[in-house]
Amino acid sequence: MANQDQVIELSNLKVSCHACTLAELCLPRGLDETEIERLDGIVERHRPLPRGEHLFRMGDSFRSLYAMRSGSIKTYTSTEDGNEQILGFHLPGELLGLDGLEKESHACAAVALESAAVCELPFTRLEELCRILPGLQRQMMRLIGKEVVTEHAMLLLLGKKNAEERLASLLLSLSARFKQRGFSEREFNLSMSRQDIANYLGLTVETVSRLFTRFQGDDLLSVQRRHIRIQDMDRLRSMAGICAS
Amino acid sequence: MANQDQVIELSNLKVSCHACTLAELCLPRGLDETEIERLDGIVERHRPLPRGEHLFRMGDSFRSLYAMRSGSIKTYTSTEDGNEQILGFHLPGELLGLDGLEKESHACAAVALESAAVCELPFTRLEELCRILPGLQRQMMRLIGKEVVTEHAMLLLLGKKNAEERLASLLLSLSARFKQRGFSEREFNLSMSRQDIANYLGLTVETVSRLFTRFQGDDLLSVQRRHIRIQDMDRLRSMAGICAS
DNA sequence: CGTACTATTGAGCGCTCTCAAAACCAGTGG
DNA sequence: CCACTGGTTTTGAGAGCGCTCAATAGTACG
Repeated sequence: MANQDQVIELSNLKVSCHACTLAELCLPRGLDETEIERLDGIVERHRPLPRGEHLFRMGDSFRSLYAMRSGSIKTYTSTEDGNEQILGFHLPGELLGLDGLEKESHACAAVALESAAVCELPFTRLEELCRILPGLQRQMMRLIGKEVVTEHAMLLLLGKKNAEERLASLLLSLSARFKQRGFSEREFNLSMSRQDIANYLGLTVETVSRLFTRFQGDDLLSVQRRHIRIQDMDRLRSMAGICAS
Repeated sequence: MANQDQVIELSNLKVSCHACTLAELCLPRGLDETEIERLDGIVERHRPLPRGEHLFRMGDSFRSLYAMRSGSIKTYTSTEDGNEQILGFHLPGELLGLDGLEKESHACAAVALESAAVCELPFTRLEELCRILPGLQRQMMRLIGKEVVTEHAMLLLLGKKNAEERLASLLLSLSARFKQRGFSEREFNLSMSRQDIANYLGLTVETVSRLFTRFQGDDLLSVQRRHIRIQDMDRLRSMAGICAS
């Protein structure tokens, strides 16, 4: 197991850094420190992924799950006729790659919206560890459940909400996720283009752009290109139908 | 463990019946017979769920996953303002209840569209078993991945497809799932109302009804209330954008 | 300073929704 | 058997939200 030794050695160099992300991923009702260290032991290091580079593409063989450490990544599928649908925007502390579990290959693609660092969790090793650490097994299940619930919220958004409610919901979702990681919930930069936002929300660029303009005119937001400042959180919430997710 | 004894005893009475469903759920690249028997041992029996009765509701505490044995069940969420979104229609051989994994409670509700039988898999027992049987653990992951991929296809449908493509996709999805279970892929009965179909597809009843009429006029289908016969599978596929799922 | 890309703004159209009514069906009781 | 009732499905007419097409404006970068 020369390979394993190398990995552990490498991970020791950066153990605090990994452990920090893994703790964020695992601690809410999850693992104790020794368990996190065990998990950290199987993490494979990655040089940061530059903006525009793929973490994996549709059809790539599935090897690992990924835990976001910094930056942001979008996932998307496409049909034969070139139609693309963005499936999610992923921020630090979130899990990536569950789409690869069914077949041996990924069913969607993941690309960095800005320089992004991820922890790679080789799946075979992760499975073994889950058998030894019930706490980790439970936490994995929790994260899977979270993914399912998030996507259910997205189905509700796409199935029932109008354009205004969709954009408000996205902004609140981002806001809540930034807040959870210790950043401002009222002021942040979007890492995705208007085109990405529109695609994700099932709208067109023009509609999204008009909405930003209108929201600004209604003193809900102040928008400067990709910099957002939420001026009236309550009103935004009531517009979104509260179900921000 | 009087409870456990009782369960095993009961399961022995019906072991072939359980094992049949579980095999359907587990065999594709999955478990051998002895492993399925172990799994069958933890299944709790259920009297069939009559049409309109709930298997679980939003907020119910999470205890188990469920494997469909017969009939059909729909899952749905609702917002405070009474807006409902159907999340899925579930047929025999499919898994149910992953939404409960995150919190201790269910994030959506499940109700029978017609009399439905399910295997209840108490989650704590299932987790224990996954630790002992790597094949089962792997198969659980595969089923979870399948759920994720299915929902991604649904996001694509709601985000990018027009009404015609949506209905065609649903019919092809049902057709494929019936076929997989040994039923006709060209002729079947819908267990859900037009209202349910519309809700699921993010449309209105009127639009769905008009589409059925049009499809029939174009000799794609013959429709008599809830009885469907697909007349031109190829043309239906090309309408759906092929991505049926 | 020019080029390429992203974002904004405007005008008009069309798909799907809304509202309304009629047709159809299943079940119940006279 | 028929009438009655409640529900579902179909059909029609009109309106509106978001899309399409097109042009302008702003920004990053060489």
